[in-house]
Amino acid sequence: MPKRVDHAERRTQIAEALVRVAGRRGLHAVGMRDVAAEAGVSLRLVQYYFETKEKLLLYGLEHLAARFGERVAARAGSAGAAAGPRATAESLLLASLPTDEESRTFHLVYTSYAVLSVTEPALAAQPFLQRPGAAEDALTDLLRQAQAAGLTRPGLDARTEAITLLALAAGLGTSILVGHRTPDAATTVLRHQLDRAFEREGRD
Amino acid sequence: MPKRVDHAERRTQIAEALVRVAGRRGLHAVGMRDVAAEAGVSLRLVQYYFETKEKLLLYGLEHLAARFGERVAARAGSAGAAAGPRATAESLLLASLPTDEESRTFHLVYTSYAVLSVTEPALAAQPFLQRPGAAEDALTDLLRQAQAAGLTRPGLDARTEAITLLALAAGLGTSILVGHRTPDAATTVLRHQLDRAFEREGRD
DNA sequence: AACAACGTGGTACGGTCGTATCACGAAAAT
DNA sequence: ATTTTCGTGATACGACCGTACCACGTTGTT
Repeated sequence: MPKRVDHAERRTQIAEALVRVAGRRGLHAVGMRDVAAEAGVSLRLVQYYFETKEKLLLYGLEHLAARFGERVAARAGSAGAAAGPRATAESLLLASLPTDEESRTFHLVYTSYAVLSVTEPALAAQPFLQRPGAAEDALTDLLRQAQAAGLTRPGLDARTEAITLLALAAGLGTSILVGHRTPDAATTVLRHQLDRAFEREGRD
Repeated sequence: MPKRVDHAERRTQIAEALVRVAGRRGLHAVGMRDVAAEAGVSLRLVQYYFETKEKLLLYGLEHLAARFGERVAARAGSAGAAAGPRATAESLLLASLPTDEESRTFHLVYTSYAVLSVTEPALAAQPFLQRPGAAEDALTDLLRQAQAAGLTRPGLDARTEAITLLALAAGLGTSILVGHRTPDAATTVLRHQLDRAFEREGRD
């Protein structure tokens, strides 16, 4: 058995096990023993690296948010600045929709955390839940660029439109999650709203 | 001690106790003993009227959805058909935002149920979560009426706009709930979207 | 008047959960 | 080479949870 283990790596391994089992059985149903089994380690190990369950949950959320942030940024970046602000905004918003299994898990677990944070002060204090303003700012900037280039509907308020698009994506995401709507239908609705923001005079 | 008690009334009393404590401490933290204490009855009584916890939760959701449906309908109705479709749509959507304590509790508990239903098949089978199509249909009708009266933006697709508005309201509602946004800010955004749907040609 | 069914309280049981304790082997330090 | 620290396992403990069981008074029925 190797000694002098990399703590950060182990914590990540365990946190990802937490996210997996939370995505499968729901965050409310995850116990320390489940996480240990999923990660392939003993219960004692989970206790060793995260002394308490609360700390495990906190770290799990932190890790989840970071991973998803990277994912969305990667997608938005791969569309590239070359493709124009409209394409960038679209891929940013679509990347946040629970279409594949990974983003579905993210949405479910993240929403679970959000709901938990309403009644659990320790979670509410975490910055990942209280400042999703990053996405809002990024999208607002994108819209302002498009506006300066004359690509947007006249009279558009960039910040309001950004808030609208993000809230819409969040609402649609939840709809998909609970099975009210298909990913395709949600995508269509989201594109429709984008079309309206980016339509130039005289079109339509 | 009175015998021959009204079962329906008792069940309602207990279900409302469930909703209250769920709104206060989170649905995940609700136990039978908590519900009993909140309702002012013994644990045995809760077991007597709802044999199992699952049945209690199911009934609680049913009751919650019914009460909120009445609330929204009452608000939309009080705006009256006289005030026009725009005002009716607005009060319908604003009534679903968690502004006061009652709707805040509703949103929190309802969202908790929604999240639970993703991983709990028994809850997902409930019709209150799987068909909120009623609101969508009602709003679509409203928009079609307005469309026929020439009150809406040209080229508007009533169903898509209804879906958009409802998803937007849901997303904004969650934002309010977790403290990202104030009710006022959310109301402004929602009104803005309504303005766009109802704007006539030549204005703007 | 006797009996059956309903409503209610108290309490106990089995299980699970988060956490704590004890023990031990392997690496690092001296 | 010895000692100390680190990583790991197994197991125990106390609390709580949902549920089941038992007993008793009250009300309606015959």
